[in-house]
Amino acid sequence: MSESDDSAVTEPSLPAPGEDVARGTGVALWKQIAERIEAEILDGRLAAGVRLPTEMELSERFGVNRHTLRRALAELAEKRLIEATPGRGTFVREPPIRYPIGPRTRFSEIVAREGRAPSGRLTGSRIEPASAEIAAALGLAPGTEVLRVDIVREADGVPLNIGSHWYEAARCRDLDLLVAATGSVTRALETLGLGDYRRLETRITARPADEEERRELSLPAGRTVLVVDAINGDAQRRPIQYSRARFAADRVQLVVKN
Amino acid sequence: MSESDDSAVTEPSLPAPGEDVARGTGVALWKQIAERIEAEILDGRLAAGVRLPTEMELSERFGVNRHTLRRALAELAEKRLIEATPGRGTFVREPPIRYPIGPRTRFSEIVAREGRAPSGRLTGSRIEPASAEIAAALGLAPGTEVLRVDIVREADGVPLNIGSHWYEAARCRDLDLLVAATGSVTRALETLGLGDYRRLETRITARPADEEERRELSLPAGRTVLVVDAINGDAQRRPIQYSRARFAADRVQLVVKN
DNA sequence: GTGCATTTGTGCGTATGTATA
DNA sequence: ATATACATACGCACAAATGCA
Repeated sequence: MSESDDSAVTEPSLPAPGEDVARGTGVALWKQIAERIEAEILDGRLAAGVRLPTEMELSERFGVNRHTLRRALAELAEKRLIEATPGRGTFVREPPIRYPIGPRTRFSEIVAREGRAPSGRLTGSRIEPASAEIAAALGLAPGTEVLRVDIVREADGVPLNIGSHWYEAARCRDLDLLVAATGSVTRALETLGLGDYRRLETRITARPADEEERRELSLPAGRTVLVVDAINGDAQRRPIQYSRARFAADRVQLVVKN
Repeated sequence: MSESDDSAVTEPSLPAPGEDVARGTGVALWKQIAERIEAEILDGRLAAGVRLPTEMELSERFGVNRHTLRRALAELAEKRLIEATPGRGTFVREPPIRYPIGPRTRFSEIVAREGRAPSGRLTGSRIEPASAEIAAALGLAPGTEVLRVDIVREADGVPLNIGSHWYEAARCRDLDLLVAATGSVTRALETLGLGDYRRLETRITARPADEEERRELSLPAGRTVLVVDAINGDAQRRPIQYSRARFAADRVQLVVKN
């Protein structure tokens, strides 16, 4: 949610007052309005984060009843182009970051390529016994000691995902310290000579965000997280890392090229 | 939700009455209980769909307070192994279907390979003008006529996803009738000589299910859908179909092999 | 529909052990 | 050694959702 406050709409574009909409054309008024606003959002005349004029003001400018205007806004909200909050107003949504899933999936590279500034902060790390799931993925005996590293990763300061990474403890001495120092799992692994890992398999599910996830990702209640589990391996495709990233679902779009 | 009714727990296994839990061992009681039930679920002694005994009964059998037992159940619910509904009881969850995303992604093949019976029913079809998004994906001018086909697809009778498919209308005469007749988009396309389509790109997002989706997928309120948009092309990688599938998120796990 | 029993969900109060400052 | 905080465990009570007569 970019806080654009007042700076938002200096030149609101949209309809000049009195510039009405075409009646009796067989196209519903709400649809004409929705298409008109959608066009302005898509070609950037209405930038992401901008606050739209109030429903009252818009309905007057388009010369329709507020109900009619709300039908148009509902259409745009359905398409995830705008987002309304009672008491605050209606805002143009940030477009989701396209996040490619491929053999070389690197958070910072992906975010940078989208023109955003990647960052990350360590939220915890510890040694724990491998769960059945993680042991199976890494080809270890269940209960083997694994190092777990948790980080929150952000783009332009807004949290994008919570990442948990599990490594066979024996292979990764002091990885956690390196991650803390560099803020990047990628760089820390490079230092340990494991920089050339590649994505072997990705598993994707989704569910409502729990309380911790809402807090870490600053999500309002009812939002959903994309749970992306990944097995990463070395050059010989031997698994060396299992990771679980929980993305704020409305801030990303996972892309698979085939 | 498989309706297992009474046939469920003939031999409930779990703890025999009086068989208590180890106190004062440094391992929390709830953790011992959770691990014990998890083991029974994982090795199949507690089958998917089975209803667990009530919390009162379980707490008595384990010899702990109901709160303590509930802490154990919460752990298992967090791991998505069980699911509780007020008034109904607590059930062992069906494991999600692994749904591979690849160049040859076919619903019926995938479901059949998971040992389930695939089926589908047409819910609507019509000609409509291409939206900006669909036109861009198919390489058409916006507003070009496209054929839209909507189907609900199920595995063993439980709905898995709602699929909408858009085809350039000119290339697909009477495709809708064929889909209605065969119940399979794949087969209908084969009849038209377009059976060899392949997945070019897949885009994945997630959000709470809306009312229509909850109805079509028989989901309770608050559940989430995985929205999987795909561009499918012919042998020359020319786009011929755009599709949007909305999956019941807790019934599938999308898998990407790299 | 109405009422009732069953079952899960939630809140409050209390006590105890354990780790930390 | 003392104080504080936290997780664990128990007891009682009631709310909310479901299913059934």
